[in-house]
Amino acid sequence: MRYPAKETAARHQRIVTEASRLFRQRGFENVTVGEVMKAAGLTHGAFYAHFDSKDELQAAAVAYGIKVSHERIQRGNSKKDKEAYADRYLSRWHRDNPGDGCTMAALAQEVARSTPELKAAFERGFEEILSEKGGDRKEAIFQTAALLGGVALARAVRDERLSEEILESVRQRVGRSNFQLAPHPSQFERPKAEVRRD
Amino acid sequence: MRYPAKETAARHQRIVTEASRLFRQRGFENVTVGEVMKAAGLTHGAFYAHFDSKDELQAAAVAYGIKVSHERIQRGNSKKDKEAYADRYLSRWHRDNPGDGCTMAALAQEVARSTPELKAAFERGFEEILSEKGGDRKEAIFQTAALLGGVALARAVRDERLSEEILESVRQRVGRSNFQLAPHPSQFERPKAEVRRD
DNA sequence: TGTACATCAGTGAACGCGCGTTCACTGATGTAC
DNA sequence: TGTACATCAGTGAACGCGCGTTCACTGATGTAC
Repeated sequence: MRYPAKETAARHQRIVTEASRLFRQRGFENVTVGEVMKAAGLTHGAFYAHFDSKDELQAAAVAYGIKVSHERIQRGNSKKDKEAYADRYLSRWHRDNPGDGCTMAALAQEVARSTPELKAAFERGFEEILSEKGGDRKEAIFQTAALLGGVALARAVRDERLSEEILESVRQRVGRSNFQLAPHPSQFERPKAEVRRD
Repeated sequence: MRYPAKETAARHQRIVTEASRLFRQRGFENVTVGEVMKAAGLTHGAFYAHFDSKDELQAAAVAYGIKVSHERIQRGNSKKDKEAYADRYLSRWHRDNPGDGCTMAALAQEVARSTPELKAAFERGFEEILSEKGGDRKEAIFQTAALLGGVALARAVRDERLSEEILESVRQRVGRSNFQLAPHPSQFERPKAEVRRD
């Protein structure tokens, strides 16, 4: 049957939103088109009324995800307060919730191996964040790299103590003008982690 | 037929070596068991005489790869010269040759989504590098995160100029005691990149 | 305003391909006697 | 030292499953008249 244009657009956005979340959680390769559609409340066959291919969905999910995930981490935080941003980014909560976390921290390496189109989408999102951060551009790039690397490392390691040591080590050098040690309370902790740690 | 134990051990090592290289280049999911065996000069059926599963090969490849790839970047470099190490790590050559580059810069995010066994292998390799680096442990962790993040970002972006700007931005702040700007010649450039850029 | 009809986002079965894994078989090596 | 035989890393065909994608079909919406 034919559906109202408004509802269709809403569903299209839901597909992108859910894909973006699932891809961050499990990577492009480990999420099927069927799973994305189910998460969006549809059956897999309808997918091709919205996208030409899974590749195209990946690009849409990355373009959308980078911007939105950055805003979610930023939310409620003063734009100028880089220190607090780094503390949030390097929190245990962020480490354990990639689905709600930074897209670059979850998918940069997979994007690196993918198509030029996907890299272009990644790049646009990255540039947008840079211009939003303002200030010294090279400093912002460096900070992004250090934060991304810190969270990726903290997630890739099995031992909880080492994982926290990684977060702590990066926290101490980023967002504090690079010469000052830190007390950082990390008030940015929420319950119910989506990732099981052992 | 039965083969001499020595040759068998050599072939086993070749499987791990080739797997390690291929996984860095294209990720775990995009490399088939058959491709690995072909690269090692064998047919796919023999794989299960060496490993129980692809998962097991991944762990072996990561354990071997982290140590060896770090040594390759370090090679010919004074162990104390962190500045030169950072310059090498953040070179265009390293960005364009993941197969011969750092395992963590290529696979950390995929490991993060994988099994506890794989994380444990990653962790052992990481700890080994840390103890080899010596000096301030937290500083070494921070440096690893920043370098890894820098290369991952530089690879995930399409525009060559932006990619170099990323490498440059991280180079300026890492390995130089964090307060000094840098001329850095980056003498570590070699011909023939394995990755096509457009 | 009412009626006929084209549209097109849905559904769910089916297709085809690739991949991890299994299996029957081979035959040089290494060991038992 | 020679002979019989167990071993086991190889080969290559085959299996089974999952996934991206296609397709015939549906029926409420929106448009033409």
